[in-house]
Amino acid sequence: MNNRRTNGSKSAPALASPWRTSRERLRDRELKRDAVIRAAAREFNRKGYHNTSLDDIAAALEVTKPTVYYYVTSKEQLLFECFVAGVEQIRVAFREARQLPVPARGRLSAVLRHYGEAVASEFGWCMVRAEDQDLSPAMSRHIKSLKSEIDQGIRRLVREGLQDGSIEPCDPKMTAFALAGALNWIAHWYREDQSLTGAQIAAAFVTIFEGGLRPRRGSLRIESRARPRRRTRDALAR
Amino acid sequence: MNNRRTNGSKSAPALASPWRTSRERLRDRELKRDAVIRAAAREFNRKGYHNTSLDDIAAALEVTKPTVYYYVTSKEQLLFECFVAGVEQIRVAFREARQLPVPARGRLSAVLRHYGEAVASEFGWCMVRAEDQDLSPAMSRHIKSLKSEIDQGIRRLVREGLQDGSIEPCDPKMTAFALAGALNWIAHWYREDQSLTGAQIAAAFVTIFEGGLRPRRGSLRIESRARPRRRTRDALAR
DNA sequence: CGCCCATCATACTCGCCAGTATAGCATCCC
DNA sequence: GGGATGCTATACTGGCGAGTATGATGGGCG
Repeated sequence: MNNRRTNGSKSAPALASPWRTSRERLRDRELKRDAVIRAAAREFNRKGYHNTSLDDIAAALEVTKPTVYYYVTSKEQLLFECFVAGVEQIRVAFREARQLPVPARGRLSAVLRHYGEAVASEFGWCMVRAEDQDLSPAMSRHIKSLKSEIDQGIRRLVREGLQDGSIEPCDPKMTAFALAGALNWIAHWYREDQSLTGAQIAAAFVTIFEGGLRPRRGSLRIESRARPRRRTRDALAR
Repeated sequence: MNNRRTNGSKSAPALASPWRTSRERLRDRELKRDAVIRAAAREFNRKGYHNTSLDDIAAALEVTKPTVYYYVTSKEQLLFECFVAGVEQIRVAFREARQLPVPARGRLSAVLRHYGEAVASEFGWCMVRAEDQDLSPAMSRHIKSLKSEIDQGIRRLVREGLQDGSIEPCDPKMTAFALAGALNWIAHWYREDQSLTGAQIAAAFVTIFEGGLRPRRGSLRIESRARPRRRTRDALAR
């Protein structure tokens, strides 16, 4: 009867929503469910979990709330799914790194690079910011265990690096916290400043972590003509 | 009518609330106001901003909601005050560091140490997690400018370090993000794991940042598969 | 003593939002 | 064509929590 194809009236939004072109293939539940999750991730990312209503998410999909509930049982589950989607990327990173035929520091750096990319991805915010406090005890436990798994994975790589000599002596726990923290924090500012890709940021971070701030004797130093900062080089230079 | 003094039934909370002994000196508005802010900070820290009602805060002080509103105009302002309290600690750090007669890297490290302590303090969570999205546009702008000020301060120190040669060549912006991120993240896990003081954590982080993961030729290396011993101690020994 | 002001509690309002009841419409299969 | 089933909208409920109206209490001060 009615012409289903007349949806070209509006210019298409950046992200295609399966509903726009709907009516043709109605059997792609999974596709739509994914679209719901992604839309939720984008909204959470923009306004935060608590400031995003399910009506907002539905509106972003040009749909109404019950439709969202048709694919998902609760707002909490929505957050959880986004979290898992993000974490999965990182687990892959660990699996891949395990195969690399390089010292532990190299494997760690590879993980960190993927980690950074994941945090800068669309699920980054949800993964990083999923608060135990916002979730039911059951999900809270689940999320904590997943987070802990990643933390332990990093510590493990650091320990291996200590053993094979590819990493400078340090405390694995603190090191893991420092590394993960720096990367996690990307989720906070990347939204505002997308001048670099996630991969570029991650690469820059890895360089900083590996090299450290203190100049190395071997490194090419630009002995700047800037006025030499006289006196007591060693006071805090250690 | 009701005897307000019969509150000995419960064990006293860790922090004394001025209302407990009230009735004697009633002119210490500021003291009470501070107590409200601190109580808010503790509750936000425990349960998050959105999961904390003003009734909760009032209850923590053994008071009712209107009393809280007597000292503060809104929940938003409460968060803002906590934020400012935290930031102020960091601004002091910058001022103090400016006086130090050492190369820029030393001044930077000094700032970072204070920074870390501030994040681990009771206002740390509020300072770090105050979301622009949760606040009115006016306050959001205010908070952003304060945050930016700190960010610029760190970048500045990094640039100075590049010029006086005390810092390895790097991108100041990325470096500032990495450093601040690692420290900010402390607020996320410190609540759960208080096995170290803020100062210890900050010191450990600074050591990692300065040295980097890649072993230095000069440093004492445990060659190859020899079991590394005592790795934690020297990292924390500062 | 009686007024004023500071301080606080009881008891509301009011809007937002997660979640739901119900029903409409389409398609598929017989 | 007549269910059955998948998908979606309209229109509701119920609760929580920010903020407030009102009024009690009690001390300071003339």
